[in-house]
Amino acid sequence: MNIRHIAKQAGVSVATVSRVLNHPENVARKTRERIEKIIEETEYTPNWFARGLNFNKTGTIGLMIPHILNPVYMEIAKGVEDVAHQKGYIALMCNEENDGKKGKSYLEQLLKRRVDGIVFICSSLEERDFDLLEEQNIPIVLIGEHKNTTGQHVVSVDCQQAAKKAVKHLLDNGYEQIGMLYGTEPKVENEYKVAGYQKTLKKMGLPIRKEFLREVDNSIEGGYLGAKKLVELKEPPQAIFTTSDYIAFGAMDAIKDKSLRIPEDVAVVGFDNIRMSNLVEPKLTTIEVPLHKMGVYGARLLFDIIEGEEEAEENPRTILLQTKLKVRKSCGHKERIGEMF
Amino acid sequence: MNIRHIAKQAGVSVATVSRVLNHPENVARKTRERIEKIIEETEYTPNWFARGLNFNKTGTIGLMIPHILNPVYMEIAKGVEDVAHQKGYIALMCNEENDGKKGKSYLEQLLKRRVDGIVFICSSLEERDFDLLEEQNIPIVLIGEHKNTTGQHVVSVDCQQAAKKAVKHLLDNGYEQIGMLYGTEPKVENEYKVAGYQKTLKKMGLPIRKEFLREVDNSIEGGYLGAKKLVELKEPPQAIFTTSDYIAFGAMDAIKDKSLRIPEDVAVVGFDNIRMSNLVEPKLTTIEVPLHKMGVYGARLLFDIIEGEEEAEENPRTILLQTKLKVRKSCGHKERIGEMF
DNA sequence: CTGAAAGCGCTAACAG
DNA sequence: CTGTTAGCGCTTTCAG
Repeated sequence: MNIRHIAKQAGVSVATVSRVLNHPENVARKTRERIEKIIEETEYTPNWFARGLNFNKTGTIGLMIPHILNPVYMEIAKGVEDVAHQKGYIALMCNEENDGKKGKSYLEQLLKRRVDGIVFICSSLEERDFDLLEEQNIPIVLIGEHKNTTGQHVVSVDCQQAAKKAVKHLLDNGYEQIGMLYGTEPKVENEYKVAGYQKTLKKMGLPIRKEFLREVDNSIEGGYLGAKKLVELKEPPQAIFTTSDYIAFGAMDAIKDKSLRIPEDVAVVGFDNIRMSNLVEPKLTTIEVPLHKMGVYGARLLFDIIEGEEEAEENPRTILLQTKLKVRKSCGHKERIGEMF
Repeated sequence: MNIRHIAKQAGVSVATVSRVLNHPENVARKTRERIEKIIEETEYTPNWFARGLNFNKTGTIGLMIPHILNPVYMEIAKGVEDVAHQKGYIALMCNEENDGKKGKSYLEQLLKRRVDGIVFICSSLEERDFDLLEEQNIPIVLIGEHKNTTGQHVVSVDCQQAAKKAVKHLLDNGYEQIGMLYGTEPKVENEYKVAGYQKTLKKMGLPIRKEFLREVDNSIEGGYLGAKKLVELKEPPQAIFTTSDYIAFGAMDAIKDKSLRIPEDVAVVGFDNIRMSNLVEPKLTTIEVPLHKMGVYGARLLFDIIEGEEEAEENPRTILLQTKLKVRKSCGHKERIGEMF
């Protein structure tokens, strides 16, 4: 079933059918309606490829996700998807799985498929990969903090500042022996979080103990293993700051396994404020990150460029969203206001 | 940059370049290598659309997901994605969001884009939607239990039997007043689970109390609200069976909010065994479902058909995987063996 | 307002 | 082994 069938059936040329499809205003009402009816009846859909061959627009954007089973990334992804779907676009979700090779391979696929643009969520791809995209003149937007983002469109939160807030809160509550578990991924963001942790301690004149700072896999398991090491130290920390709620969940599990109480023996602070963080016990104090919003803003930015807003294209925009400390029980807040949240 | 540029640069015809791309064995080694080098240097990639126009194969499969933020579905999805990526295919993930309209709209997109096949995860689409696909002769595989699956390829677990196992376990532990919260979605599966619950009670000669059976949104919030109603009854149930871990989490939260103890005052059993289910407190007794495996099997089945295994195409296969009762603390197992798991 | 015809970039049958 | 050429299905000039 192709455009010629329709044309023949309507007794017109293919050009006219094509016009009905693309510029209906240029077709006489009567002819148009006749053709539209036939299209309706036969459930004809123009061939996607033939169309793309002419237009070179695909109505598709790429969406690179570090790990598809991590709710943090999926919430951002959903923000992107929401906007894309509303705009009639489809988002091709690519699961990098923290694997450079897989990421690269997906990127190639996206280029091959001529996507109209790409959103990268906390990507581990390197600068020169992005250059490839620049060459092909395909617009991209970065969500999450990255290295060397000059000239790029970015949506993120200030991780270093957020980390400072978290650590400061622990200090304010009387904890001085503060350990930290930071995830291997996303690399750049976690570097900033570590910097925030260290700077805050330094500013208070507290020593930075090397054995208190551990890199772990960004997962529940990673948090479990890391926290286990921390609590088994001769002088274990009184509090643990983590770079993600998942790590915090694992840490809490390890602490409980040691028959220690949270927060009485060890306080825990997470990062992200995913839905589960107030369902664990005790409810987790954490940094609230506007994940969904980041996705929405990122997607909007991308579409601004795709839809040819010169302005957007030329002036790389950086959108910085706010984080908020969400105080719950796990940090042992003095006033014990946990249940309010 | 197109095939003609390459041809000219190499001093051959476009046909030869095309051959290098598609049937390299039919090209003289010397010519081939020369052309390959030029392709390499110029970073030429064949136009995706032109290619599709000839082949009518897209290297893309559709993947319909009821809700992208639900880890249950995402784990299945990951199984599909794993297989697809390994096969060099890309999976177009479509977030139905329990919204028939959105699902329909995505389905149209998939057809327009001429995907080579579609995997439906617990889809809410109706039979006549599938007929549309049959007409277009596009292979599909269903994951999860569906209505009227005659003639379809299906991968699922026996939900009714699993529910029976769960309820029986509660009965074995001395609970007779058992309530149930079942999610609105996925519809068919939950109907089976309800049937399992009712049959088990009936078989034991226990009354089925209408006020003990509540339909709720399949989410943490839904579970919270539903459980609240249950525990506020004059004669509240001693145990609650839920159709998903998410509902169970919400239920546990509601029970705790009432200052009731789990499992002493109310026992809870979930369904799915998602990663978080042994991080809540108490750890959740639940039905283990091989989610990832379901995705993998579903995808394999689809590719068998796509790759033209006549046999697969003709004889609709139904793969039934096993569930397992995962006993933890929340069900108040007599021997208190929770920590073993 | 409509039709004829020239591409879009690629593949494959056919001829050499 | 290689080149010529006719499509694939659609859009869009250019004439009328």
